[in-house]
Amino acid sequence: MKNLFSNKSKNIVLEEKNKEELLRGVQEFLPSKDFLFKQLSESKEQGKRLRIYTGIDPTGPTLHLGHMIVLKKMKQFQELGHEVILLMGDFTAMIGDPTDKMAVRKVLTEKEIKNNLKLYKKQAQFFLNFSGKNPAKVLYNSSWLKKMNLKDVLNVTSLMTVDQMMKRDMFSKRMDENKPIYMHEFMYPLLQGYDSVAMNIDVEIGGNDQMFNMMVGRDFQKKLKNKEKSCITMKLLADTSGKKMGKTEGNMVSLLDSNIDMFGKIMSWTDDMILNGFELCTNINDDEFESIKRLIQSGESNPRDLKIKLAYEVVKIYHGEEKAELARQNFINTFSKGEIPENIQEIGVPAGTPLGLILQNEKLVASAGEFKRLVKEGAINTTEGEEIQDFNYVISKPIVVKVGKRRYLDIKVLM
RNA sequence: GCGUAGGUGGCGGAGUGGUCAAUCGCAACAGACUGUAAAUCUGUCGCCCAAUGGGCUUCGAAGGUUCAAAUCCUUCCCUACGCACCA
Repeated sequence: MKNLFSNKSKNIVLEEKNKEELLRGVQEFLPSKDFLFKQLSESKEQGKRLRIYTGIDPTGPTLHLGHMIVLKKMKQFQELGHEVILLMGDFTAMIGDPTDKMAVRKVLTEKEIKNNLKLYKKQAQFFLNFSGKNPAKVLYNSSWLKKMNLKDVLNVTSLMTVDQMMKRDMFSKRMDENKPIYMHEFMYPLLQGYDSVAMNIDVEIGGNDQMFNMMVGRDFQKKLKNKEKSCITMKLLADTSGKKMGKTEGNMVSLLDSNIDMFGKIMSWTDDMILNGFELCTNINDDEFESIKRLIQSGESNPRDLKIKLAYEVVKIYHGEEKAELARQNFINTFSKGEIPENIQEIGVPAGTPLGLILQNEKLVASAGEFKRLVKEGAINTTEGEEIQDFNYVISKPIVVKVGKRRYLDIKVLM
């Protein structure tokens, strides 16, 4: 490991302005903000880059806005001339991080993991530069974790006590609820901690939910390398009730979402996430941020308009201004003015096909019962403004049906 | 191995022989309203039937008792906790 990288650099930057930028979106600096600044200024004086990393477990094919918050912070360090490493947790993904999981996580196969990894670098490129003078590196933690033998493993486990492990919220909660905790789940924080040692890390960045795991790495660095590691935890995207946004919440924006989807998902965030969203997910500058903050706090502005701006700013990062503008127009037309969205699903059917059957086949409704319920509720309309009131409505002419507010189907009649 | 408490719909969690397709909360969906797909209010929320009713399939699995079972019995599987065992 040791000679893999050269850490000498004459291009390390550190201005007061940079320090301010580094504070944005951060939940906590460990051990402290001042310690990080000390690391940074020493690094500049000595012309020796800091080694900074964040880890991503390839558990799904896409990265989401939560990852993106961390990657944005990484980008700042890259721009300051430091060495940034994107660590693919291909090995740890096979165990599953118990963080926030009330149940044991499904263990992924190597094949699934490889598949997920493929897409990650592409998505990370929205922020990190993988070429040029100071390219970001991609490492895989399997490259050292795989090689550990039992003795190495025992050495690692001897660095921590069961009590320390049990302090962890998720574990104690699981105990309280009489849910099982498996031994391998205990290993996860240890292995993540060992990653810091294997790469000889100076700074680790992660979401605030990663605090525990990151602290283990800090502890290990101190014990094994006698080195102080900084941890930076980023604020999580959450509403004021503290509910973290995630896949289960259904509104987690994936970086691979289309401009339309991304825009729509952001619009469905609750109002109290707006400020959070601007701070964490957009590239607007501090002045603009402050003025938005004032607007929200004074209550003078219409949250819808602010949310539209937020959605626009976010989509712009991934799809460019033009597509962001298109998404905005689409949203306004569809939802504010009630027009039909572009690109709706089309299907051709023979004349005389019952509408209920078509909607069921196309998965716009879950069952015949649901179809009837929706008809009763007046939720099924044609775009001509005609309300479907008959369960047995059959297709006789081409129509565009609207189920509820968001589901559309363009039905053509086959001759 | 012994003992105790459990395994219920997407999740949490009631129910312990008929009034149970199963209280309630969350999530989801629809309607109203609005500022949007926010918030709020109302309704829906196993599958099927032209239906203020009827049929079918569900309560870890398989059998059984009963006119009747998520509820009782038997066996099995799974989880937690306690005890024992420690080769």
